[in-house]
Amino acid sequence: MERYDYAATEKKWQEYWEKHDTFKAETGSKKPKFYALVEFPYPSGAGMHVGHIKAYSGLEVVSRKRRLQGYNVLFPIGFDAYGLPTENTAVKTGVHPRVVTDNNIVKFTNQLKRVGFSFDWSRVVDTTDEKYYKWTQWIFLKMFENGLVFRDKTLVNYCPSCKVVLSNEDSQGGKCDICHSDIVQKTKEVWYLRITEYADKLLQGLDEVNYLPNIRLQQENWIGKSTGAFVNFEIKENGEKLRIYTTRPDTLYGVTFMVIAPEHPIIEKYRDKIANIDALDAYKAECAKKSEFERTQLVKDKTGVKIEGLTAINPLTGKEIPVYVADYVMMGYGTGAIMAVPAHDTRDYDFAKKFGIDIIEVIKGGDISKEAYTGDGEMVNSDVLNGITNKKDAIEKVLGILAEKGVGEKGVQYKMKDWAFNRQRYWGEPIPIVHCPHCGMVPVPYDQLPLKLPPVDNFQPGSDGESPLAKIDSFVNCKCPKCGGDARRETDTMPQWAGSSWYFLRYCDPNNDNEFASKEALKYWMPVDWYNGGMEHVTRHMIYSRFWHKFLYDIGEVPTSEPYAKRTAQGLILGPDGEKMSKSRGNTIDPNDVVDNYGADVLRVYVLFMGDYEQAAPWNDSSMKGCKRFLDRIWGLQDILVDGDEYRSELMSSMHKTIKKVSEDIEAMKFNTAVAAMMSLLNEIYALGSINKAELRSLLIILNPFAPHITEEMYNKIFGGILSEQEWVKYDDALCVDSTIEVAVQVNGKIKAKIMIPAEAEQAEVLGIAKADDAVAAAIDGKNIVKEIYVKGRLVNIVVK
RNA sequence: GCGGGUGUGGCGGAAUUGGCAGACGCGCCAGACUUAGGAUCUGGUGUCUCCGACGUGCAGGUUCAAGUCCUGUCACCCGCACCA
Repeated sequence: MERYDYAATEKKWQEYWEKHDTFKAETGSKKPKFYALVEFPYPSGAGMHVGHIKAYSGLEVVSRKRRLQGYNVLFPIGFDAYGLPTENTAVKTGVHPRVVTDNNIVKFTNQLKRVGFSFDWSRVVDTTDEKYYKWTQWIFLKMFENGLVFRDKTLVNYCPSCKVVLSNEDSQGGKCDICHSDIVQKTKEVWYLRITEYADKLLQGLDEVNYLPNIRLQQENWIGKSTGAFVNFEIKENGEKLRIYTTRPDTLYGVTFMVIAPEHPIIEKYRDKIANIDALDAYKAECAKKSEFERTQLVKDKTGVKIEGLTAINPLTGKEIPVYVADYVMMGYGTGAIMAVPAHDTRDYDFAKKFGIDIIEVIKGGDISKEAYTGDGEMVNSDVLNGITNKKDAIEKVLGILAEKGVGEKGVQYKMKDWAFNRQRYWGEPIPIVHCPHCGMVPVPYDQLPLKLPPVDNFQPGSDGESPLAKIDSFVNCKCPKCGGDARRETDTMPQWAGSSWYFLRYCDPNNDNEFASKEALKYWMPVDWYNGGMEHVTRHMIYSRFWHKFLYDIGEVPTSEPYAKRTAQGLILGPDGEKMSKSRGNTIDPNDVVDNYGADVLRVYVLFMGDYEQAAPWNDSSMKGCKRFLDRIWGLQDILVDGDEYRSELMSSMHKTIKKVSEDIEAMKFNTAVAAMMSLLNEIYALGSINKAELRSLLIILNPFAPHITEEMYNKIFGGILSEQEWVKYDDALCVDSTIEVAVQVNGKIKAKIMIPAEAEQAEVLGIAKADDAVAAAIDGKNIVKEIYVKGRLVNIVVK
């Protein structure tokens, strides 16, 4: 047998599949549909990463199996091509982002094709294509029309290096997500999408879908729903109502002070009445200097100032209580004011200790002289609540009293904030809005979409964070679509998340110029049956795209309320040193090198074999060579091939067991054990010294999703025809068992012997065989048998005394 | 601090969910073929005081039987983080 020429063979079959549209999805086919989605890549200049290969290989295997099982499979790919790295390259090199993007897309496409992924290449989408972003803008305008878009002047996270406003999501930990510089706070008028309006729907929708439990949990935590109560505290001096939010209204009798955020408007409103306004202003200035990061990092050290001149009244007890300003209360959550119950809240406790405020216990169970007690217990010092031991009952009762007195009511809050939806950058979708001095914000008419990005020479952002578009008069100056008067175009662009919020819809009908996708195509393909991607996208991208999809559902544009029926996530590939791969660490692996030196099939098998698909695992070159050896041995089967139309009895159960194992493991994404099972079978075949045609045919088919090139070649050579057009092989549960099996015999839980028994033997027979064994007989000789256990097909345990 | 996850040979990892711990692969050892081996093939390979015992981060417990269940504890990783 001549050596396997992986380079020539892989090229040959890639060309064949492409030429024959082997993996083309057919909208409207009578076959059952299966829509498998992987996260489309950002086409960076660095090219593909082995992480991409692993991310796509999972559903690649599932898709190839599904096709062999007779499904009409949609397995598309595209490019999420707007974004800062490309623009930064353009700024540095002067090459237009369009050109940079096109080059990178070509590079990525070639790399993906070399790995032999069975994508439907006729459906590629590119978010920066006018024909695509026309519909991104269209959806934005629909949201605008439906009141989900608004502008607001607020403190924003601003990256001084990228000169761009960032969402909370993009500035986690006080560092810019892109360049990792420190974020500063800046007041700016920005665009928002009212995602909070969908908070409940996004939460409830999780019941309709099948996401991995940790994925679901992350989304729930991100949305962060809490239920509690709003309560109005009257201010003694002026009758003003200071409204607070609390999740623990049951502790209302333990309130000894109140705290408001430094930015709370009541300070400005009554600044004349506040005796120590200078001290408050100074404190406020100090807080403004701190970044949000510093503010949240200095958790232990509580600071604040008492307001002299405002006194609150507890609505239940009528007691007067002091009001403080402190930056541990945020304006952005709840009402920006809290009732403080130091006995039962750790933050309030720290503050009260520092400022010498009373601490009143209202729930028994802890030691409030040492620390706050946040657990359950019997209510005390709480008037009508005294004696209640159940938190729920206490809350119910308090809510009743608050309602009766008209000073409070039940309420919910979400951690999720509205989505800051703009960037002062060039390389993004222009926001299709015109600012008219007479008409205000006017949407660009639908028939004028796409609002195209104008050509630019200088991509440098403006000095105060203005978009480069602001410098282009021909773009900025326009007529108001409503009144025809002189107007100015919005110059901000959409954030990178925009294009990826609906790409899965476009795949259904990617070349449609009249709709973002036809109703028929959407009805046929949606929802996505299985979506796999990285954990890092589980909160942002997944929440955003579910939001857009739910909105489109509400206005009747899509047929399903949820976009993704199932979501899984793969683990990272770490560098050979066990650290996260990064250019700076120099521990990256280039998939191109692997394909060059070992072939695409080896790369594919290895990324799936290296460990649990959902777990991170380090790259190991030697281990990968083991996969190369495996495929070489598969090739070598041709040397020991004999005729035969049926599995031989020697391999009967192994064949059925392996087919079953591979079939089931693929569905459970346990690709590593599926490969291991095929390796075991191969070892068995070589030990036997031969394989017949029926056995080889089945083995090639189950290996095909993992290593499509070599299996296609061998199939074609030996059987003629195209493997990708065959049927997935079946197994018979009844034939998965051997007639004679080995079981272990324990005496008092210690293994004493292994015996061969008929698979169907009952306990009495098995025990007879077991006791006839010398080692077992010796171990039980002269002892009393207390108990005898036989676990069918597993083991025997004889308990003696 | 809160939430989630993980701890198993020299390494990556298996273990039908309470039933033979270490499948499969790497590495290593020995042998074969070779002028040669960083190719290929065959065999071996958890540890030790090796006809026996000990072994799944650590300490207990339940059970005929525990990597798996329970209690406590330690370490590491990943999210979120003064969310009222």
